[in-house]
Amino acid sequence: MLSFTEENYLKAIFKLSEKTDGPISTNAIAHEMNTAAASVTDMVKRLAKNDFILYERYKGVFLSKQGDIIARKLIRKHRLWEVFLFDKLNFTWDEVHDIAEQLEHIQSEELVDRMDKYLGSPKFDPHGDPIPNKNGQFAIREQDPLSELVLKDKGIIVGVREHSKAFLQYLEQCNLVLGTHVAVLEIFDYDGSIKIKINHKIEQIITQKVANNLFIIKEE
Amino acid sequence: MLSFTEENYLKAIFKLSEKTDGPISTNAIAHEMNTAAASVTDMVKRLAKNDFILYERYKGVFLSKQGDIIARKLIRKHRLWEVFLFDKLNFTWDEVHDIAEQLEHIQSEELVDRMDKYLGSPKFDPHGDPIPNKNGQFAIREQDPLSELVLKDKGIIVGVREHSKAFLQYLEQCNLVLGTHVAVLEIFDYDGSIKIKINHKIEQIITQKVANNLFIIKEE
DNA sequence: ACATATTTTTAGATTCGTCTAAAAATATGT
DNA sequence: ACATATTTTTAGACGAATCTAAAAATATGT
Repeated sequence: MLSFTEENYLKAIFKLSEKTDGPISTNAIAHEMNTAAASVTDMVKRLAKNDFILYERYKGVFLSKQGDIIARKLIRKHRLWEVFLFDKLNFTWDEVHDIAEQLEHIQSEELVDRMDKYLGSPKFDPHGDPIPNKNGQFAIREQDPLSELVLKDKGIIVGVREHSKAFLQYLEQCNLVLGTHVAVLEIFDYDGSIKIKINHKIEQIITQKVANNLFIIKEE
Repeated sequence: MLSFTEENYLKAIFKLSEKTDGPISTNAIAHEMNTAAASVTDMVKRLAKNDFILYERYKGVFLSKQGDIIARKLIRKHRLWEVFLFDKLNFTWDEVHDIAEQLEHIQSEELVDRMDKYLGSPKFDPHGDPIPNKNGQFAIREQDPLSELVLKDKGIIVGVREHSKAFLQYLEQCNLVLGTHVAVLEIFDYDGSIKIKINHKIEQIITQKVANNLFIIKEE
């Protein structure tokens, strides 16, 4: 059975693989995990020896089929626990991550299955990230960054790109939470900021950075 | 912060202290934790150095105030998680222990408090064991082993002394679960076995051993 | 009370996950 | 294309948690 640490390495490699084509570098993993590169070298050797990853010296690593399956299971567990914490225990979306980070390592297939059912088999977590199904497959949906909408476009906020506490707390304060309706009233060429109407009521200007980190499902 | 292992040692010492007066021996801990006595010696030195226990060479250990608080928190978490698994996810009472053994190490005071509230602040877990409150205090109630009841006594099963899977599964099969009504119909001097009426319907003979491991709240 | 048995500790080793510092390999810029 | 910068690996060390085997302390029985 894998240790917490080994699981976290696989998860980190999975995450990096989503953003990058080709092998994942030692340095990238070290950065993602806040460890020294030398520690990563040691660990990837172990993971490679046990066929969780494919590793070539000085080249980087890929997840093996086995490693990929484990990483997806971890993400499934993490996101299901986030839904539990958010839906059932009323934690805010900026609080759920740290606790889920611990809970994702609980070992029990049965627990995951029952949790999934108990929560109504959710397809997305409190940040709008897709929850892998039992086979590791992610749901996909048509969504665009708010920054790509044009004048008079409108829709519902369904996810965030950035997950920092600061960003999530900012959104909470502006009522820009999941499920919120937004309409583009004005786009300022000067700095890319956007005036939007929130839930058909309040008007507000948000920066391009904020807009780029909000995912919208267009309406009409 | 304490490691999982250190937490488990404190919990083991707490459990042993409940059954025994005086210091807890190295051997007793080793037996409880399925480790070598030498490992225990090493660990108790560390725990003593950090003031979680009081340790005297060749004498044994006591929990310190601090260690006692931590142990009670662990038990609180363990039993609350058991209630969650049993009440909300419909695990059976022989399945909940192993998963709760992992969940008890999740670090978040807030999570424990919310869980407690979510579950309706239960005072007893699915085996009838008391759940410490936020201050570490156990609820107490008048209960007797079924083996101490006399003819015509009756009452409700509220707990078990033994927690083995085999015993719990046996009880499940006989419908001798928590909340079941039992009445003593006959006591056989020969081997101490008892004929009982289960839920005013079925009559059954159970061994003295079984009777001794069932806790009853008397009725009338 | 002394020999024997038991318990506990010490000594020395192992594995995991980490580190720093130095060496080796690879990438880059003019 | 060569010097320089960057990345990666190796080497050596450390702390946590474990083990086995042997030594030391304590307990027990006749």
